[in-house]
Amino acid sequence: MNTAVRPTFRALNTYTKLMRAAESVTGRVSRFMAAANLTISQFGVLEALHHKGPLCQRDIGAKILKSTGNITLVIDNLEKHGFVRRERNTDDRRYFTVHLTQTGAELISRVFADVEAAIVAEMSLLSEKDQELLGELCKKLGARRE
Amino acid sequence: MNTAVRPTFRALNTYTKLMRAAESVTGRVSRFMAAANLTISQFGVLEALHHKGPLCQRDIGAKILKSTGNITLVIDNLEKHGFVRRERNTDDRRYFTVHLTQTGAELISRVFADVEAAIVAEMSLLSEKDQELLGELCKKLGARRE
DNA sequence: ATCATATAGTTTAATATTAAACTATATGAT
DNA sequence: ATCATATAGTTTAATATTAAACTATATGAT
Repeated sequence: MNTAVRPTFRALNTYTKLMRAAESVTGRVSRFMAAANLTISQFGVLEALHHKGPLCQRDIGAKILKSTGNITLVIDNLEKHGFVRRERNTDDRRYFTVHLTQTGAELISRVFADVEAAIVAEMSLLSEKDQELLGELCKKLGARRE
Repeated sequence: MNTAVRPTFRALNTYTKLMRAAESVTGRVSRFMAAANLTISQFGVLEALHHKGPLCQRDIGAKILKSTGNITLVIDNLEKHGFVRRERNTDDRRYFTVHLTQTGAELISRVFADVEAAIVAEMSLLSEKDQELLGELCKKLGARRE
């Protein structure tokens, strides 16, 4: 009886801890983004451009896993602040290519370094071996398809 | 040199996988909430009331880790749909006690069962031992204070 | 009673987030 | 050229989310 109940309890327990960990870490890391007046999604867009170079909105959305409507809004606001600019793609006029401005490039370069350091600090709570282990376990969960 | 770089790479890698796992699992689990026309936060409120009984808004907010302003909105909408009702606390008029209605209690009872089953299915990607392990690792990350 | 301080919950302003409907653009078949 | 289909990005509607300012209530000191 108790054995029959336990798998559910274990799963719920693990799930709750996973959710709490993700939110907790995100909360602390995102403070460095907020210090630069960037939201999590704004940072995500800038980071994608920083690492991958100019991208169309569809690809940005795919990279940071957000809907088309949301991408439009986030990029609108980034454009409003002068961090990115849109250029109509000449080969296919349905596309915009989003570029970092000089201002945006300098900002993300600096903020990314802060965020990176914060992530390293967060993960330092675990040994290197445990970090690898956590990564592997999460990889299994994150890769599920339907 | 490569050894000096690796700790950062590892931490970023683990962080990314943790975030992806959390979002991925949440995305699939929340579909059962959405099937009942409940948002994640609405479900969270109803679940808290379901398990803990009537609570004041402050305590609900603490349980699901949301701001006071947000709690007001989420509960407003739940009240609008007839799932909860607020009652002014007679001992201290600053407080509302939030109660599940009959409709709300029946709904959360059903939806919670679906969500629970979904979580078990998600976690079943890992062995029982790995579920325990993941839980322990996440617990360490989630417990950090500043 | 008055004042200082604290707290529950609301309001405000800015931004985020989704699904669905929509507009503009592209491609292929006829 | 016309029509069918697909796709990038926008708009719409509903809801979420936060911090900060605010209102109402409570408590303790004077």
